[in-house]
Amino acid sequence: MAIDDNDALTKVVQKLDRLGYLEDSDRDAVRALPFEVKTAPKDHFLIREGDEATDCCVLLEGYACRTKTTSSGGRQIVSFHMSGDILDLQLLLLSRADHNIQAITDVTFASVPAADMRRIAQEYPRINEALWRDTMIDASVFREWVLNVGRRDSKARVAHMLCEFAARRVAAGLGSAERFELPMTQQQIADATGLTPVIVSRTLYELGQDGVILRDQNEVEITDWARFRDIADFDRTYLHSEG
Amino acid sequence: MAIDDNDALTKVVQKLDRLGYLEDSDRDAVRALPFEVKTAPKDHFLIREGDEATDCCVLLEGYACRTKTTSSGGRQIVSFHMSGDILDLQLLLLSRADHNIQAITDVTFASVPAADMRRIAQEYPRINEALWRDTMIDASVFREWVLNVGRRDSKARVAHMLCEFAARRVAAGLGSAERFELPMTQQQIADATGLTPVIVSRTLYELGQDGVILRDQNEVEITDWARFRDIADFDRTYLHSEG
DNA sequence: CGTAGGTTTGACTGATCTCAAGTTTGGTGG
DNA sequence: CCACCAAACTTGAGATCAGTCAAACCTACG
Repeated sequence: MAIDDNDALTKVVQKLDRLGYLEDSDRDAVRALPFEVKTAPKDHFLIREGDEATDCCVLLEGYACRTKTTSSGGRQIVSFHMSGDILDLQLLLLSRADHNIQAITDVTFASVPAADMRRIAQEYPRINEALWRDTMIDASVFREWVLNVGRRDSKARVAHMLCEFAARRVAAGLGSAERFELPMTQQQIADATGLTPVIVSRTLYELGQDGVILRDQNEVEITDWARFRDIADFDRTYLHSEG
Repeated sequence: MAIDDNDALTKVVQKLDRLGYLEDSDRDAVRALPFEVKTAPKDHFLIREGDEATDCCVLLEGYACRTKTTSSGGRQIVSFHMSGDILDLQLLLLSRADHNIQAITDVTFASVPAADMRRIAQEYPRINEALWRDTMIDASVFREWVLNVGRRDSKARVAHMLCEFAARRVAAGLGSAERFELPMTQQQIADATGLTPVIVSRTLYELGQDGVILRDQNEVEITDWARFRDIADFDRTYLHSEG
């Protein structure tokens, strides 16, 4: 499915519509934004720690993640991103990136000059509010991740990550929560949960044994959501989204 | 040291001045905000998960933290807060609190009606930008905490928490980075680092043995910052602050 | 059909947790 | 000012979850 230029800003409008109440004048302003549609291959760094912002990227197709590393080489994924997500909003107001943004599949994204993004945030109060709210939801998700890696055991941690991924896919209109393809490797799941790939493999096996998920290649089917949610200790309130 | 009404909004103005460029008209608008100065004892909940916002609190004296809990009773502190910090900005745009805010010492705070806070954020673009930037910095700190709890060992974790605390105290103009009183218990340090109090006690002892800190009651002296920073893997970039 | 990346499995190690008993500290009331 | 109490901190010993290392096994793709 190729993305044409018309689709691109429509995705952004849809995202902002989910984040807050917009009038037609706001939507028109978004549609009038200058932008380019670009692609990048799997594993490509869209932004590196220390970069200055020149463009603001909106993910259109594929999946990406934010990563940070310790000086001793430990790698931590701090969030996953999917179609519709605005990837570097924080660069509008902070001078330098404090983390990397990396594609985990081949990706397509719209690149809007940061200056134009800043301008519509200043000129359109409802867009300002929607974008600010997006920043706040991001922060809420990070708080939940601190709890997840800080206080849950390996099974709950992995299950929680999967629940969030499923719930956000649905909220973004990308499909059902019951069955989906996992775009990330077990190494990446390990990096997101603060575990090792060996434990992730064993944990996924156990979740299968528990009868709450079925796996087939990268496809995952949640066969018992109620029980899966219990194991994951997942409460979607922190996502602050409908759907 | 008692806080009078004049001091209260001055603290807020100073905080916003650190967050972005303000004109006198902006400062006047802040000083004209209606507010009440309130106090709460140690351990008091200022906001509970699920609460709706009616007021926006700015911490004037004392220390507070944000906490989340797992359904099995695990408790995680996701941030510490000190004088000048705006405690529940996210409630301006999100309908319900997704975490608790709790005093860790006796606290004094200014309580501003959320509606008025929302109003000046709408009417004064520079204040809007400063507050939005504050939200972004919050998010950056949470990302660093995910890394801290997910990928550092106990010694680096505890040391990193202390480094951040020291650096933020200095940035907030509360004293030196070399010597300060720790307002939190070892149980609270454990809750912030995803460890247990027993390990925190042993880790602090080890940091003493390493010759990088000296402890006397709750007083901590960093005797070798360079080495302490190395152990902690601390790089203050993520705080996005001067000082 | 060969290779590389990803996943699974096994055996062993070790950091952190748990439980439990002491010790110190700080606040309170006599 | 001192005695007492509760909370916080320290210390020890044993248990456990997750980490490490290494080999084998898939599977996708050139």
